[in-house]
Amino acid sequence: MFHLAEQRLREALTTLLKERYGVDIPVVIEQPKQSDLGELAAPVAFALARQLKKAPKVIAAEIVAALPPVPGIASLEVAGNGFLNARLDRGAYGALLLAAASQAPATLPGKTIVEHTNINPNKAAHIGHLRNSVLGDTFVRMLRASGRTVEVQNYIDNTGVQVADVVVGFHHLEKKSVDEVRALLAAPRFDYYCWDLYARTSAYYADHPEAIQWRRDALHAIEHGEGVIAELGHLIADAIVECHLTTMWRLGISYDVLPRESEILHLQFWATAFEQLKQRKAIYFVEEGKNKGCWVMAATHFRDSAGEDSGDDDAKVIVRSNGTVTYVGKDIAYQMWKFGILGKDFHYTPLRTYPDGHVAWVATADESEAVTNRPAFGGGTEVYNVIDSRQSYLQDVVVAGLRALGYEQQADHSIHFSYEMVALSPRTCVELDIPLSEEDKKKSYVEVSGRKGLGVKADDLIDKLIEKAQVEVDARHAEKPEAERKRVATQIAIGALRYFLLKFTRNTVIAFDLQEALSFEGETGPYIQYAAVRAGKILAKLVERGEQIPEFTEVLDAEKMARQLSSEPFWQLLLAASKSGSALNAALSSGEPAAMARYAFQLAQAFNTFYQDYPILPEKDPEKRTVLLWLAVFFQKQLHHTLQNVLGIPVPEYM
RNA sequence: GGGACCGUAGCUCAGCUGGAUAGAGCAUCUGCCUUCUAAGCAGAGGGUCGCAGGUUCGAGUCCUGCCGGUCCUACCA
Repeated sequence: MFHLAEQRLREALTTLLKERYGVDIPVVIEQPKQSDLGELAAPVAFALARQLKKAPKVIAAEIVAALPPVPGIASLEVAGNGFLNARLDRGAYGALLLAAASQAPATLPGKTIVEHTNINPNKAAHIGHLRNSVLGDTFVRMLRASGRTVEVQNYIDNTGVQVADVVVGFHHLEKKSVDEVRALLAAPRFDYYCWDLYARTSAYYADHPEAIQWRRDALHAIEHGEGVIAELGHLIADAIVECHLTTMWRLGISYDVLPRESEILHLQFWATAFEQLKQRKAIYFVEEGKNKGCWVMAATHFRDSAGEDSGDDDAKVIVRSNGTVTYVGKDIAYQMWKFGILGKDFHYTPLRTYPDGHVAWVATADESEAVTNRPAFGGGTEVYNVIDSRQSYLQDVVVAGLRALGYEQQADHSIHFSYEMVALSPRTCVELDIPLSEEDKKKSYVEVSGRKGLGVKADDLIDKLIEKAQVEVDARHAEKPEAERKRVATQIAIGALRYFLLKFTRNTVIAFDLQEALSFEGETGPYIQYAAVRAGKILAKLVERGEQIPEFTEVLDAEKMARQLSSEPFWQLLLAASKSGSALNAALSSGEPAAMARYAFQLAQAFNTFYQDYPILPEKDPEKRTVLLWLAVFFQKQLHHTLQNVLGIPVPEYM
């Protein structure tokens, strides 16, 4: 609703500037720093001052005098050295919000593909993975809330080095048979078992460098689908994927389709891409030098700075001298598939049906198990890859590949949704008995290492949060049934975790601090949930007392709104609550889920202040009481939507 | 060597395409539970926005240089 007012003012000013001064400049509308200056501000007079050779103040005054009334805007005034400040017509604004049914946004054309999670299926997920998934999932929700059609992909590298290492661990170190592994993976927390085994295998390599040959052999066997090793590889990877899906679902995160590396190999996606790359001369064969015998992409394609002199040595190897393709090569093929320009597709079979009925599909190379009655996958118009920022170089190469093939549009719509890693605060390392070197102790954060088995497992963290929330819930609501308390505690835990991972902007390294993450006070998820619960409680109490929630559209009108909303605190709360759409657009265009999280927090803050100062139920003045009730209802609706639909944070029944 | 990012309150972080008196949370201190739940609210202290120049009506934000830190720059992913 708010952006409508912005838009109107912008258009009115643009028209006026054109007609009166003959200038066509973009009119910036912003919000004044202080609320008593109005709701909208336009610093246009400053921009015009030089052109018109007049003082900004004079220009602003002229504009105020000349601007015809703008619907929804009550007044326009000059402030400071030449700001144009506008005040909204509060009564009209309130009436508009009252009348507007919660309309779903219009569906936008095209399909947006968001790839996130992408965890190597060889061990339990840790907090770094959670940041990826929560960021990705929230961004997906933001896109959907704005009317976009989104497909969520979770790419599974089930034939890579990391899986091979765990296979080596089972086969060579533990000498376990397929059946023995099968028995293990049926037991709970197989991913934890692999977490330790992976660390042990890595340590073994360090002590026995010759054992690296096991890895090479395993990798080869897995890629070619040969023998016991390959069987183990599939068994382990599939089981771990199940673990990851279960972990993510605890946070409300689900997927539409899981493309797998093994299918990319078997269906020869790469071969198809390779032909295209060769034909279009996007890559070339190196005859001598460092990269002799490789197919490479010239550095000029993906590096602005690479000049004439950058030779073959700076190029990125796509096909190794032994004929195997690098990950980047496969990624180019995969990215082409995402846009529907590869000319090939996977077969698909259902992998999991979530409790809400949603089905996640998995790619298969086996036509016999393919299910044809299914959604269409791939073929997106824009693609977001949620991948940590350390891989930006490789993402650049992938995009350069598309460009070199002539797919300019697809290259432009390939977005590396990058984010920084999650490290551990030194304090938390001490708490978790993670050994710190002298060097580490001086740093503000310590990097986690999956290979060393150092880190915070996702499920452990979630469990810890639930446990802590449970203590709080039990203390406040001992009379409630246990199962219910457990559910509430879980919702609080999810809120705390998701908000914690979202409150940082993407390119900020999170120095994960356990105490901070476990906090339920201040700028946290539970704080926001609490505001929503409080609003709900007012309405519940009202009904409990035998009253009914009024039909606001019948008992309120613009005049009553105007009268009550002249009170600044009421107006400020309404204004804040009405900005959820603007906040979504802003967060979307900046690509920062953190902005949306922050909006929710600020809205909760506004409500908590209001809640403290204006008890609604005891209010004597009936008109005021009705408006306040409506405010609570409107606030609740907006916050619920922002929390549940956009941020994926549940709202508990009570707290 | 080349590229990218970062440096804002004691700590952790916001600060939208340059705009009005630089903001939150935590921590510290002071108040507020007989009220729709205190997981809350009100208030206080705390800043040469790394340093130095420049651009202009205006710079935390843009440009240059320097200082400090991180990541990338694999025939690993």
